[in-house]
Amino acid sequence: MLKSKASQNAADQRNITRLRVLEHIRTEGSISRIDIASALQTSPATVTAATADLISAGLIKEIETEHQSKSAKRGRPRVLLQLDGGSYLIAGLKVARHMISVILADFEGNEVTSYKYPLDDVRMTPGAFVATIRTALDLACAQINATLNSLSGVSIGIAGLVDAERNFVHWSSSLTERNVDFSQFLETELPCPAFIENDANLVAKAEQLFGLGKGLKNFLVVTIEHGVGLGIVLDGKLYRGERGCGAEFGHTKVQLDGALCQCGQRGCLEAYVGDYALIREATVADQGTGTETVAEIHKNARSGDERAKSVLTRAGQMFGLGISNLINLFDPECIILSGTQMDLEHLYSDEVMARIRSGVVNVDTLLPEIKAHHWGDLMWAKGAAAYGIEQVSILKVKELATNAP
Amino acid sequence: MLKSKASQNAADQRNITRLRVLEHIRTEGSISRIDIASALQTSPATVTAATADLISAGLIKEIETEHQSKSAKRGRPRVLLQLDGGSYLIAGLKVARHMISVILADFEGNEVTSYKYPLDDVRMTPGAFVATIRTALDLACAQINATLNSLSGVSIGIAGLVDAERNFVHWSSSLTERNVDFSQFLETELPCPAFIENDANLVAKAEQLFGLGKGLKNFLVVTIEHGVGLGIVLDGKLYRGERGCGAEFGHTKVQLDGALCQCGQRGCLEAYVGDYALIREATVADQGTGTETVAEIHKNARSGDERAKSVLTRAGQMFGLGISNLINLFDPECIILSGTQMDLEHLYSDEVMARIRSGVVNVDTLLPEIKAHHWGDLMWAKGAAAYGIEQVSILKVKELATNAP
DNA sequence: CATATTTAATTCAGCGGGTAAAATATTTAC
DNA sequence: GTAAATATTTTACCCGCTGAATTAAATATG
Repeated sequence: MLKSKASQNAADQRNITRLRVLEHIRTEGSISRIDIASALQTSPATVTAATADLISAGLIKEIETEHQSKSAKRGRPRVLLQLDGGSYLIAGLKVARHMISVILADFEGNEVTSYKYPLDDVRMTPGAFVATIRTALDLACAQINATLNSLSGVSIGIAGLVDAERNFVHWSSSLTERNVDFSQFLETELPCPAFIENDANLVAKAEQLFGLGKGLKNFLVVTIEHGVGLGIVLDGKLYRGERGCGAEFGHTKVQLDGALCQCGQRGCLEAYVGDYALIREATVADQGTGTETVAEIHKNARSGDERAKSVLTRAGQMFGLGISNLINLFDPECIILSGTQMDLEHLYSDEVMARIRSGVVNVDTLLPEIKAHHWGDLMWAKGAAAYGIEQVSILKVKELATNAP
Repeated sequence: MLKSKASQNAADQRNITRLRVLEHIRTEGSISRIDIASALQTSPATVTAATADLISAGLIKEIETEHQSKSAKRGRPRVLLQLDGGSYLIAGLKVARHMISVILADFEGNEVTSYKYPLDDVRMTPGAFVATIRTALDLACAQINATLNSLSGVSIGIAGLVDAERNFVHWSSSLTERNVDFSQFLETELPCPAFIENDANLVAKAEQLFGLGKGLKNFLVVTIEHGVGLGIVLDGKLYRGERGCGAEFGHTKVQLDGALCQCGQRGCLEAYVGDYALIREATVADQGTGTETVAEIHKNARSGDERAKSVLTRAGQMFGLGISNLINLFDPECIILSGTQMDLEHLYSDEVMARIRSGVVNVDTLLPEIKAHHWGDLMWAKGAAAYGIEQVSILKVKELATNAP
């Protein structure tokens, strides 16, 4: 049922307004209509219309106004609006090498339950991939006596090159095949809309919607884990590059013909900062006596082991160089370093910050804020859930448009 | 005279449509209304309205339709539209260390005349700066028996940190002062609107409007000259960063604690690729026998001088590394290298391209196009003129909105 | 306690940009 | 010359947003 151009454009405009309102409510937590109008520079009448639509879609709800609250003013009290957390259940998945992590989240991004599903094979065929995801979802839903049908959206994060707009995976370390179009697979296997995205972009979405990037227009999210990832948010939108394969911060080169990276190239940042790089170096420093874990390297460094310290110091130097390059190129409002406490420890130090400062041109202007966000191991799955929540919001608003009275 | 919200938004919308039409005509050169409608996914009625406005503003004109041209089809012939080149005269200036270059261009970007005004002082006070610009403009106008009053816009390019939206210069190597607000200065000294921008951004604008970036959404322009500059065009718009000091490609670090750069930091790309870097290296290679020029280095390399060759080779290696990092981060449609024939010679070689390829992740996808654009020495001034043309377009369309019948 | 006052939210008529459809313009085909 | 084809313009209308008027819901006041 193709709509005419006129109603297309008009509906588009209206959806944009509704999404802007929804987004503002999400950012503010709870807010009255009149404040939305003034913040978005729009008229109260428009806000009334938009919020009515959003309420009827179950996306937001009114909460009881606190009478004579703070400033005991008279006049009709403001009715606060906030996300309607309970109305939709969203699943976020992260596919890692030996594990699928699942989070079921409510519409406000709160974790309802989580589940970890161990993986035998690092690489799967597309069919096995989708089937495994389905199984993991079933088990996660079972934990709260729900079924797949309770889900309003599923969002899947994987490492690799993903064209999120088409649910198309150019390449992923979790798949045996290249160039897989998941739009078919997912539609037949899952009873709700599903989305695939690059994992670093998902974390960026989580920071934007619920984390340290709330309300920011231009910021970068650097993820630290096995590798080094980057999510770029410009003008409030994820920047994915022309072919969907940008933001490969971990593989920017910090040394001409430098250390060998997993990707086969030399001098990648990841080859100095990734966990395998640390382990490789530490092993050499130990004269190859055994395979040390990253945790052990940290422990040894703390207890004064000069070789372990040196490994972490160089990682920090290279990391600082890379971050200062990001600032020199993007001049963002803020850079968020996302990872576990341990992964960030040696990368969010005074020495690294000093090196960043010394690598950014024009030191008299204030440096962009650099914040560390210490996540637990569900960081990626939570990111996926955040993306799912946003995508479901967009779908519900679109449905509104077509079902208009 | 403040307009109401309603007319503001509506007028905005309309201006956006008119600018989109104007932009498309500029990109296509000459095009009929029906083709504009189909290209912009809009209705013929809207195009009729928009083009009528643009014609009345003197921005575009109809050109004689060629009867039964190519395909001898019947039906009413298409009327081609194109920019109305003659209607406005725009000045573009580039302030360099010892010279101000001026271009007077028509509205289609064609050079009407050019003029070079030698500078005694590298650094000037803001007052002297504006006065000098005025003098240079006067002399340039005199060449075609025109006056300053003939100009519809003046665009000024300088090296440094510029907040173009406010005509505010945070810092420039051409000024004795920091944090200069030129909006006042220019308004009193010049009889027409004037704009200041960072010089690399201007070249990017020139590529977008009239050069190799025509019609592209996401591309990068790397300028090679004394230093290495970058202009970033994302989603069709210049990306300037949060504080207007992004795109400092020349000062991204390609070597930890590497060669000393003009900016005082170590390891900057520019410290390996800039002309002063080449001269410094070559002088060492010559055992300090004298100051070689870049042209001589090239000549020596061509005639087999291994030391000169080595200087250029390393510059190329570092440049290739930097470019591959840009691709890894931005994944652009295209990278345009802009400079003189000589400056680009050793940087647009097969060796450098091979190094770029070897530094970009995911080699199975096609590399973004890398094009060299060999400009003459008026590159920067032409860039300024391009920016001026765009700004004047925007102003004229805005005037239309307020003068509507 | 009744009423005035204040502020929030909603309703409603109208503006204005964009559209589809109709009308008009201008050509070639026959 | 007339019909057919194609481009452009005109016209009536749709729809989102707005300002103004209205309604709603609280406090202040005497």
